Amino acid sequence: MVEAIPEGRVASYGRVAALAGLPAHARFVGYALGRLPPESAVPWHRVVGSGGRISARNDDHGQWLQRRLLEGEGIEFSAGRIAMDRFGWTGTDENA
DNA sequence: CGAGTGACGGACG
DNA sequence: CCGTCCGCCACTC
Repeated sequence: MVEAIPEGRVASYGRVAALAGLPAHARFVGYALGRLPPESAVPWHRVVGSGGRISARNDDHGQWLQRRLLEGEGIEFSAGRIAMDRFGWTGTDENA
């Protein structure tokens, strides 16, 4: 599901979970991403928390890395968060 | 099988 | 707007 997120777009954990058919498994998504091996091709950095906020994880620098990766795709941050109305990917919005 | 945990999310204070 | 709590549910120990 995460791999389906277009470049330059982001989706919330809850959104990914819902698209995967697991409405109440936002946490499960985070858990799954946390288990992803470093060499995984999954664009985990395109998955953010609600409101476009980057969720804290075990590695503090990882958040910075994620932000850097997202900005590299043209995603803009405002007040430490992503403008979901512009970069948010609903899964139904196909105009990538 | 029971208890603890988590890259969440929404409700509350 | 910010910090905290509770609910969620699968996974691990």
